[in-house]
Amino acid sequence: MDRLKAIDARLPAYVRLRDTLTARIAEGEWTPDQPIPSEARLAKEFDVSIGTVRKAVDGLVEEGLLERRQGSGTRVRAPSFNATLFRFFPIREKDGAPLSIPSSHILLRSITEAPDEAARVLGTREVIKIVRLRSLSDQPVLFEEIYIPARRFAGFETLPEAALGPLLYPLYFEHFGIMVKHATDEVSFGWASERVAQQLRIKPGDPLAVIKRTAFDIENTPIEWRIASGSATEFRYRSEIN
Amino acid sequence: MDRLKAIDARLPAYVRLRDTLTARIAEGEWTPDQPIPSEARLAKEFDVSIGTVRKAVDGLVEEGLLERRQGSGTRVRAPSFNATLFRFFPIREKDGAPLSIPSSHILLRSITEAPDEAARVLGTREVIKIVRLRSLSDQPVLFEEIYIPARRFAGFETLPEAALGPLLYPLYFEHFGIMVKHATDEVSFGWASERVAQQLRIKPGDPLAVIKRTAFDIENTPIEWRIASGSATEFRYRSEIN
DNA sequence: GAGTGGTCTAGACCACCCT
DNA sequence: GGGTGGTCTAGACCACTCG
Repeated sequence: MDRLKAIDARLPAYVRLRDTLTARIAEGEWTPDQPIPSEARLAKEFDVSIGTVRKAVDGLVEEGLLERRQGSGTRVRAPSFNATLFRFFPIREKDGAPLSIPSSHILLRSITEAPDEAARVLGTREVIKIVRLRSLSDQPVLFEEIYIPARRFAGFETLPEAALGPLLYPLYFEHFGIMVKHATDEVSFGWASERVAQQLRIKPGDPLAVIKRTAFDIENTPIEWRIASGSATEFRYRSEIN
Repeated sequence: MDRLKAIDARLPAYVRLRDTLTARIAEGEWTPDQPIPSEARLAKEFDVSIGTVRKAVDGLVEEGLLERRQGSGTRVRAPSFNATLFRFFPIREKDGAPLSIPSSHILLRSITEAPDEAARVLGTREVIKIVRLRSLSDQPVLFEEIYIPARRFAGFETLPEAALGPLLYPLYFEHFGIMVKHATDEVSFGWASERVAQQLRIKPGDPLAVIKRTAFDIENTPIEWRIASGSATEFRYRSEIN
């Protein structure tokens, strides 16, 4: 239903233009490797002034959909979700040594029935479940259970091992054309089950930081639900207020 | 030293104007109850076009320093730090009943020597220490130890009880002209000491969410350091990513 | 040097608020 | 009705990138 929003002619021109550009980006008309048409061209095409184009583009840059480069043009921003869950855990060694790169070990991929919370968020019970263990220099840090709708990710469970890198979102984009534009994380504390404790190499009953994430595509449709756990004693999070 | 930044004539006009306006706000030339001069007036006064004024003001609105109201004018934003630490704890009753207002009980105010971390952040050991217990409908939620520089808050420890409301930042502003513009919170996990447990009515050794905050004034000088603790089982935090 | 985004102008009209 | 911010125009020149 969010898809069908008609463009109301009473809306300001820059809003209508912004929505139009968003739709084009969603359709994949422009890709990150080539600049979108220049502001002057867009102004001519949509019969508005350059100032209005700038205001529309400004909005999309702020949303993170576009990227300006002076002199070279404006591009669709390449998806750049860099292991964002690790922002809840220090990514450096204890001695402050150079950051190591998170690695990722997939323990399971299978078509299954979604648990209640995932089903409610995704709007379907037919999902693919992915279980991952993510580590920093061989030390397990995060245990994740991930659910994605089977319909939109058909075939994910049979992708060759070699295609699976340490990050999922680039995979979603390259193989299924789905771009994660936005996500919400909910953090709470809990206690490790036997199974989680074993994977994280801690003791059952040890405190956990539990992060539940819902990720959305460019059209604000939920496309992933996951629950991730890490040792609470390693948890650390910085938040800015204005 | 941050104060002395000269306005470089090579900077864009809107940046110079933005910095000039910031300085005026910091000096208290404008207050929240009256609009600042209109965009047309500012354009005339600084001999730039209205578009340039708009861009400067846009920046300050984004920073949260100003507030536009169509038809009525642009104002300095009244400090509105509404019990921000409670964003880490659900402010509603368990049954989802209407939110209750956090109350605040001050246990101690005294001039003292700052602990290392506070001293390092504030750049002085001469501080006033405030100890508070904050509750939701008589249920203690947060135990706080707060340190503010004695020099800038001279006399805080002797303010009459009646002057102390549930929020500190309005107090800083009204009595000392210090406006909190920005703060950083660092959340981690720990266990309750005997003292904290007693205040929060939990058991010693129970899991805690520990929040360390540094607050800055309009000139980015640190003016407060605090450490706050609440029961980890009550902790809940939502975070958005783009 | 050609083309791009970044800054800036000097207006105009509209939507909204207040008295 | 008078004043405010919100939108929009049709240009101009500058700073930067890239072939």
